[in-house]
Amino acid sequence: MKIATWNVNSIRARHDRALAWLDKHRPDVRCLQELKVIDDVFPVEAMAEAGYHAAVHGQKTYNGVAILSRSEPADVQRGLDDDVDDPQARLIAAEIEGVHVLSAYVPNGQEVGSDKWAYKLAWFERLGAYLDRRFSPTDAVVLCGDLNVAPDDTDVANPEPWADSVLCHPDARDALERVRAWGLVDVFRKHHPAGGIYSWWDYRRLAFPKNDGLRIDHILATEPMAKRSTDAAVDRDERKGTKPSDHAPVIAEFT
DNA sequence: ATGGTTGCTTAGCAA
Repeated sequence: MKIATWNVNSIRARHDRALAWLDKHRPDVRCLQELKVIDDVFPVEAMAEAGYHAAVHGQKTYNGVAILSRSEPADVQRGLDDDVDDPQARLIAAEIEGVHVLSAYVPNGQEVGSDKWAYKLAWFERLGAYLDRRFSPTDAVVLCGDLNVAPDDTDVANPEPWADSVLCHPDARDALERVRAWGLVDVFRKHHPAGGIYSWWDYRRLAFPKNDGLRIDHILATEPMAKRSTDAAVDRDERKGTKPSDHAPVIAEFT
């Protein structure tokens, strides 16, 4: 079972790339983030023609997440389903072939100390509570998405200038670690323990040609699924060429 | 050198 995740940075701007990637890689499941469209605008028919079901939790202009799958998804759930009044579409979950797959777009946080930063840290807490409420670490669960945190400095090409950024701040790393410690394995890390492989490069400052990247897109899995994982990769080529997303897809293989 | 890019929506925000 091949599971991929990609922050598309607008499904309208990435429509053709998204379809070309599906045809080339044929994953069983593909999680998407930052759709930037309402449900009605998501290209459900084009995905169906490519052979994929689409479970969509859209939002106008910002955010929006989806799960594409070759087999029909069951038990689709949108949002964190807690008592917080939150209009931002950042989580969708579905069961696919017995595996609970989550597509998450964790808040960026904008600037350490800002309101958006507090929302980011709180969102991680709410995600942890959601996992604990809905699942057990012995279930087959795969959490995919743009988690907007580089877990440690091996995931950052140039750690020094990023040290106190929203992507690397110790409080952000602690927040991700608390979610992971519930019972998740960093599947990409399992196969690439040395680090030095990134999933996001800023559009500015020639970050991609200089490989000034960070690994902030992740595939985390509970132990039963982590045991089934055989390989993981970043498709760096997808960041090349005209009109790429600023994120590259991450892919994991499971038996 | 206090910069630079992209996308959505149309000048300002978010990333």
